[in-house]
Amino acid sequence: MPVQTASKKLAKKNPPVRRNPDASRERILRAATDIFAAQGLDGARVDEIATRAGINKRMLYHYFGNKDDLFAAVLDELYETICAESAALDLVSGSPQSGLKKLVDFVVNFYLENPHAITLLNAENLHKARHLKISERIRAIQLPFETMLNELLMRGVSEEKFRDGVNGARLYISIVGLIYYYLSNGHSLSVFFDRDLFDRTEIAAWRTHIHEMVDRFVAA
Amino acid sequence: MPVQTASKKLAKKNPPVRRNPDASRERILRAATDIFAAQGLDGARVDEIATRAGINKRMLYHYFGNKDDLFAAVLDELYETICAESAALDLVSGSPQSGLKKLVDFVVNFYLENPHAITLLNAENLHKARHLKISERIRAIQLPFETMLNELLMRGVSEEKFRDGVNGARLYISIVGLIYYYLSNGHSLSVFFDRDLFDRTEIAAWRTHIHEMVDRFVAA
DNA sequence: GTCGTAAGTAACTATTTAGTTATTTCAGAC
DNA sequence: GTCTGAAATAACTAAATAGTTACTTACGAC
Repeated sequence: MPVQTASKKLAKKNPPVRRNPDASRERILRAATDIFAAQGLDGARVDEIATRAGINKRMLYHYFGNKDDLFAAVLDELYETICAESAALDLVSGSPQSGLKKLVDFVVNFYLENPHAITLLNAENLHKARHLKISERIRAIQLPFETMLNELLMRGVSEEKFRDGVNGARLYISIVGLIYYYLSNGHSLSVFFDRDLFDRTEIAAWRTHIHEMVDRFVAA
Repeated sequence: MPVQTASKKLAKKNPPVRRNPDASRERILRAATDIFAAQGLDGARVDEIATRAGINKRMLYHYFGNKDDLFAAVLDELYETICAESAALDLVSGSPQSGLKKLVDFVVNFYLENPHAITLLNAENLHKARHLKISERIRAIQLPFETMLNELLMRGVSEEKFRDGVNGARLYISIVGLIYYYLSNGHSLSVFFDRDLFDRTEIAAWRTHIHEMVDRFVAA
């Protein structure tokens, strides 16, 4: 037991409370992301988030207002991340085929590396995307991304690698859908098809499968 | 105020309580399906289910044990329906191409007509499919379905309509994934792509898109 | 008819849970 | 130095919620 020096009034048991607002806010957001992802919006417990963050619950309300707004903040960060990483993609520097491969790998890697994203987006869609207030910033990133993808497809057409008439937005939704559903419903699917779809080799095979579907879909 | 005839002991205000165990059980299951689908497992309230079913909450516990087991019963019925309807499909009587078209339309129609299915399966997968106890009956239906699909593909190969090497299970997961993700995440996607993906014509276009993807994927 | 069982009701409870109150204390501006 | 507002704490509360208790009553088997 550490010996404490007595302060003005009796024994001051603890060292002075170190303040760090930015770090506290950040830790709350990390904990909330984990727990909302694991339990959903309704399943998550505010006390559990506070405990995991190692802060007093009161601070959670201080920084984020209430549970719903905290969830909105978690989602906002996720949307921001998705948009920012999409925008950082360079699809135009190589051939159209390699650009498309790059896009598929990016999407697949993103959901493999951010399993939180899937359950958070499911929670959000259960609530009909009511927390998604599309910001100017997100629009400013999303639109150029769509444009870049359509330009990639058009270049593929003019180089006679891709067929004409492929819609960029639909292709993108298809790519995301193929990896998203596989991961999101992998537990049920694994039971139905009697094998572990989260196994490394199964996932690798699924990535190849998506590449094949996309290649054949756009092929001239 | 209605005048009541006096019974043996004072006024018997109500007509005798009519019993109907099967109907009560059924109404609880219907109400639970609606509310679990709308709010998720954790968001759903037992009292709300009881009220919607028009029964006393005690009966819910009488018939189903507890909230979790009620959810399991709802899911069990859903899995049963999916398997039964899949098994009832006849994919072999026409050409391989028409069989595959039939499969795509069946899957698309199923999720369009059973919007409950999507949120229920999401809730289940949030909980890592822990309520899915695969029954003998479900296995007995699922396996022949997989076999039937693989036979369809093999017949397509031998008739030189399809290429070789297409995996039935992966094709099926792809078809479901394409419609499932579109509907499941349609609210977010509609905001991102700035149009209503639940609009009739958008959905029709998406159905066509899935057909195209599948056709090109299997084409010789 | 009568009897035992399952169907049904009303009111209750022990916990859990989101959100607050009241108060203290650190750290930077001046 | 000291003053002030933001950061932090502990303890509390009102409402909600899953599940129960104790009781009544319809109905089919005999």
